[in-house]
Amino acid sequence: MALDLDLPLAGGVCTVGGSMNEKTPVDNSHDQHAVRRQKLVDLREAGTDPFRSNVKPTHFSTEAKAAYVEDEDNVVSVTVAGRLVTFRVQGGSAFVKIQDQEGIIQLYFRKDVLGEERYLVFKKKLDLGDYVGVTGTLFKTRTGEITVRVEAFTVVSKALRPLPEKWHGLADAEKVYRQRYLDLVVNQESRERLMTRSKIVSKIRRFLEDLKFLEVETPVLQSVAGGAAARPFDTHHNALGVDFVLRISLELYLKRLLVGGIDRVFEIGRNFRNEGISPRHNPEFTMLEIYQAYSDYRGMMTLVKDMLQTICRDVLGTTRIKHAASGEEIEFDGEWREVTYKQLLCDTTVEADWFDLPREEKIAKAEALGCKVNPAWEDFEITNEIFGEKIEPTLIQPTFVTHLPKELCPLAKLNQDDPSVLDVFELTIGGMEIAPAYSEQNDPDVQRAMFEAQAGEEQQKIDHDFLLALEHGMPPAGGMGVGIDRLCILLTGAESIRDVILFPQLRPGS
RNA sequence: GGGUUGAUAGCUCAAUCGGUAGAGCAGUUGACUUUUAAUCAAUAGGUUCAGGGUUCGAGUCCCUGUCAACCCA
Repeated sequence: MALDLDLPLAGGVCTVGGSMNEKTPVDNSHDQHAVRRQKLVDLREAGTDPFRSNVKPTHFSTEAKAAYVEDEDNVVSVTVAGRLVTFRVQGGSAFVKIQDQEGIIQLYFRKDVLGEERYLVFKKKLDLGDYVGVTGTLFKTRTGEITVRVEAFTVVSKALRPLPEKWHGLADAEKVYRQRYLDLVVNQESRERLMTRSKIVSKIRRFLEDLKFLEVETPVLQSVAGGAAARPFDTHHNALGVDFVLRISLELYLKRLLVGGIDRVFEIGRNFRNEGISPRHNPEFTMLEIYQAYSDYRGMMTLVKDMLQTICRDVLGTTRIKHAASGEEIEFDGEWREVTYKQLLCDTTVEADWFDLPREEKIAKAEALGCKVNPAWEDFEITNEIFGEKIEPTLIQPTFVTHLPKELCPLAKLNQDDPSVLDVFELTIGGMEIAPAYSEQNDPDVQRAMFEAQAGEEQQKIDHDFLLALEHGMPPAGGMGVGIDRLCILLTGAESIRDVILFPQLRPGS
């Protein structure tokens, strides 16, 4: 064979049995999985099993860097741990960087500090992606980077598979979603989005708790999926022998709590809707719902404006956000536009009496505006198609669209002056519906009538248990839902809901 | 559900008209004790998503399927 048998390819060459009792050398050096496995074996033979080792870090990377003081007589000693993300060896010394939750810190390894044997273990048996813990002292390099001069190190986990390249990151959308852990390791923006989302949710909780709202959890498994119009997921309880559906909204259970005397209540929970998937829709998504007794839809306006402005200031540090889709700047500060649904429709259709137009003229106008009209639709559905397709996408700045037609929601109170509309608003930002809010219907008889009218043929879908609760008396209240995923799309400048949901729904992969 | 586009080395990407599948990073070996996408030298690495078809010859053309992205419903 031409291949040099003396070539000491540590872990790179292994031998396999030939057909004639011969050993045929095979170069496996390209097989990074095999090479890393061999290094694991070598590490164990050298006396340290990474998977049986641990380390107690004293500092996160950011804390270590903050702990540095410029005083050669009084150096600071730290223990830090993380994943190896860059590896630069130059003979008897090496600079590497490790990444932890908070960031990246540089480590400096020297043969004359660690000794020949340990230095060789470091140099030959560690790979990008391995987790290490090191103890050493802080210093500043010639170029001014705070670095740990490593006095001792432990391998605490071996990455048997190589990570994606750090420079270009992971670009394959499918891998980004299916193997989010890789995305998080190599794509900084992805990591930042996760942290921003976490801070947004945390800030919401604190904001509401400060106003004496109580956080609760209500059932996901329900007999009747109420509170919204959407197809639910079906499931089955074996022991009870009954079918359930997964909730499509939090509303009806939170209102039961109003009946129970919990005046200020909220839930941040997952809803499930058995419908299409798109850059704006994931089958499971997170909703914040808030109910406040003795408030109404106008009270919810103040609440949501204060809440979002607080989030902007405290989480993003600014009230001006660039809208990813349009490039327009969204200003959250100051007063927000308030406009009635009717006004928007009349303006867009240039028909002062749009709602009084004969059906044929409505259809003609809608089609002239570029809407596709289903002949089976009721008039309000034609109108709402224009709103959804032609108006909502243009509402980039925060806008309260108020007084929607009564057909659009059976759970809100009718306006006293104009009983064809509801005391509700839809907060629209960046062309997306972010938060609908109502003056909640608390008259059990009106509520029953509304449910019956809406259910039509499907009377079994009425939640009679909820109506029973209402008959025991629910205080007047304002209620609001805030789509957390959409809010995060907006505030992180993401282009798709998949960018703000860590593990978005995909078809099962092969 | 329909349309469009895409899938090539571990990762990011090339490959002209249908004519030997390449590069950078990562890997392996060597040099190098303050680097910053370190550098230098050498080297290995491919079921071109899967299956069929056309052709002397297919990453490339055609059909079917899988998965994804975007648009529409």
